[in-house]
Amino acid sequence: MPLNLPFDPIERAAGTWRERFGPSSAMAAVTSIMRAHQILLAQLDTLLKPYDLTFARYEALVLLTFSRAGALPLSKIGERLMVHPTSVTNTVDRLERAGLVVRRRNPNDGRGVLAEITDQGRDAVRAATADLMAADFGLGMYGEHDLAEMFDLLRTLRVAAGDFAEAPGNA
Amino acid sequence: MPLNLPFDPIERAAGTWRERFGPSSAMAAVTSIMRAHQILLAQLDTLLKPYDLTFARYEALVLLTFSRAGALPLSKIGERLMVHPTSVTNTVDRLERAGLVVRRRNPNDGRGVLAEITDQGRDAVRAATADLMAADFGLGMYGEHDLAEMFDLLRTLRVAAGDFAEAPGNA
DNA sequence: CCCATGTCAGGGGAACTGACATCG
DNA sequence: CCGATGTCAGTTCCCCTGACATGG
Repeated sequence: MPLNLPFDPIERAAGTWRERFGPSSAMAAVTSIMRAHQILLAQLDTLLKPYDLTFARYEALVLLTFSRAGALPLSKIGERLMVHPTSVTNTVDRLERAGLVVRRRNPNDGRGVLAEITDQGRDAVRAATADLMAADFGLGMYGEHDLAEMFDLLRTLRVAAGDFAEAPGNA
Repeated sequence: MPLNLPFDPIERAAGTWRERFGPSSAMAAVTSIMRAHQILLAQLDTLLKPYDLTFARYEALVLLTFSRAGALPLSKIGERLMVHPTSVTNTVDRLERAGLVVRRRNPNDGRGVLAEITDQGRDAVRAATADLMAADFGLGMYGEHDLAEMFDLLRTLRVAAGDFAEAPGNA
């Protein structure tokens, strides 16, 4: 699985890029993010496969366990996870088929639908979370400081993309 | 397109996570990378759409312009871009259908196939690259220092994943 | 014979567009 | 009537597995 090149392919591309086109730091950073995403997603999905979960479905399930009633309107799920409405429908479809959530009509809004986590869903989250934490989410090679730095750095991008209103980290 | 939440959804999830499960910095970092990937890919693919390119296809095309002969074995392309052989076949299929590359038999290896960039392909790379650089690859909100830091931080992950042998940055 | 190279068939997952019914 | 909520149909894309033909 590891390809073990004798050199860093991104660094090499960046070098050629610099000679050819000019500054390459943005290109190198973007490519690094793409690759990091690929590495992490592969690891996480492998960890989650025994539970018949993908990372996207896991995130939705966690979000439900965080809600007071264990249920949320699909619209809210899409908003929090920042995914398209049709993707939410699909995600909830899969979770429902696996018996981890059920759809209910929203008593407060006739248009809306609630996804409610089942006991089986809570069990799955518990077990999957234990596995993910044991694996440090695939980021065990970093210390606390680096993880915080990564979060802060990427936060700038998310703010610029308009994900949320800049509000000085009240963490 | 921007959803402009009144709070940072990842930060909020991290807070709840901490109360519920414990340390959340790895979870926050991983989620940030996932979101950053999504933001950047959407921006880049939008920029590349006029050229009938995706970022993956653009990367392959750039790699070809970087080679001396403007041609590389498919196996080499897969290795450098770190993608599966069948993905390379698919990528080259699309590029060939668009007239940006052609397949040729490898004179040095009867098994192998070369992808060779066409003049039209070189034109597309030139134009697309100009657009991407004008948009700073979607990372215009960062300075040189931050970009270098992001590259360095993510390099640790790539090394740990076995992408390449650790060799002190000879950049 | 073993291994590398590339292709094909097939499947899964995610994202998006457009259209639509429903209800506030 | 306008807008929000979900769903459905259909498309694209990327990734992977397995099987296979070809050639070193």
